[in-house]
Amino acid sequence: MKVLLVEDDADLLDLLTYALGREGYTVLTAMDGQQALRRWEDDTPDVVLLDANLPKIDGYEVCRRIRHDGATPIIMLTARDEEEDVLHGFRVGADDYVNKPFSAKQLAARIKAVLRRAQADPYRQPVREVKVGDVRLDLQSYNVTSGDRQIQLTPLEFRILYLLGVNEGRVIPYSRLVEYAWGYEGGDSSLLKTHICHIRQKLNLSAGKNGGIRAVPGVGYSLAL
Amino acid sequence: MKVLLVEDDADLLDLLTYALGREGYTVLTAMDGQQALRRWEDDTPDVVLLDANLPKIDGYEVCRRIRHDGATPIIMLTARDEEEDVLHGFRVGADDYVNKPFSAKQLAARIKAVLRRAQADPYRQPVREVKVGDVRLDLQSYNVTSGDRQIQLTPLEFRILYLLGVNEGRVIPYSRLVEYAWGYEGGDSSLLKTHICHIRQKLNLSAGKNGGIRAVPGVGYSLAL
DNA sequence: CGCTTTCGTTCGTCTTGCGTACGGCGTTAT
DNA sequence: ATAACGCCGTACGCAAGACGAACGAAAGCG
Repeated sequence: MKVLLVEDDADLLDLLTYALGREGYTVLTAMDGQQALRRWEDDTPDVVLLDANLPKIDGYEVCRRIRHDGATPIIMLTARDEEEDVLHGFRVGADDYVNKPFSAKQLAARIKAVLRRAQADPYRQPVREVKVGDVRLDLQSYNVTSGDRQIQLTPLEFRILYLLGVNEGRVIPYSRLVEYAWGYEGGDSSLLKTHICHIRQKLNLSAGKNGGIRAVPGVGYSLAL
Repeated sequence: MKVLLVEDDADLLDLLTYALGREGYTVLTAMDGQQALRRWEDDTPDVVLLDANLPKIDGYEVCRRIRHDGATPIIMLTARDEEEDVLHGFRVGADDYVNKPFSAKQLAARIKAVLRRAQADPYRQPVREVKVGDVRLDLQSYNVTSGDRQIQLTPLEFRILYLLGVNEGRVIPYSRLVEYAWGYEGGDSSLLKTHICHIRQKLNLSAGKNGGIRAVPGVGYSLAL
């Protein structure tokens, strides 16, 4: 299995190359967007790990171009300071994202998951909307509908609901929700519950009856419908 | 296979014409931007090789206009291999770039790669006009009409509205709008909102009622009618 | 049964960010 | 030369969202 790793930080590049090598992957590397595109074209990797901000051509643009020309699974590596959305990554066609800092083990798990999904669905296309029960999140237009009702969510609420939605039925730890919605600074689980409350109100998603947003004490939240 | 070669250096033009002829291509030539656009329109080449700095209309502008009106693959020939040039090229829609000096063999390889990609991608097709609701953007004449009313937009406003129009309903991030409208340098999201304001005024596109230009806080704008 | 913990909800304040207007600068055309 | 136009950049008003604390409710535990 060939992995194309694109990362401009030489230290991190070395570290990951080593770690992924130990996991049994053949690791190809690139340190900027141009190189990345060329290696992608020449070497046809099975999956691409893509740092978000790169010199010359940034990660999102690289992602867009790879998506334009092919369907290779892409995992974006997003830095802390750019809260400039993970959603953006999904919108340009990324298959998954990992927030820095991450462990090599986490990364390997994501790679495996993405490859499995790609395998299972060879004619797949990037996520454009998320449907859970009669709730629909449209990532293109940022519209949210519940049945036929149009709901107005704030960006923060949208991100929270999105993460719960794509992981329907699974419990998402507070830490991960906070990390995702706020992108590293700011955010706190006491704020989280406030916003969860708002989402429940707007979408009638109080837990219990036939699903909704369920709180798992001491752990996190999960969405089921 | 017809190749349109645009190059103001007569020696290089001759050399490449000869070399590409040997590779089996029919070579059309132009020595400045105006000629290039005319020949492109008249002779519908399969691929365009475009020198970056040309007299009258420079290569990037030519590229942008061809991109507006069609999807012919474009390879930029850049003299200085400064990153801005390459980046600028991609931003205005070039498919590939080759740094001078280059060998005819390299060039031929790139042409082949670009053509293959273009072939594989059925979604590429020329766009001659954009209609959103009763707003019509004519890319040939740069005319804009709202219903039967003729609207006068500045080039900058036109580009912004165009990008929103072809992505009707989708939210376009500030970064992408700025990138596209200004090309690369200059531009800034505070300027963007000024021009968005102008467009809204000229076309009565304040958001809310039945569409219009909607702001998605912290993300970008979307146009819907 | 009462205590503690954790989640749910409300509310007022503050900050962020969008909308719009206006003045100035550079360029082009007449 | 000068007028017109496109563009820049700032400032200010305003609305929406985020914050954070405070209080109420529910569930776990001794």
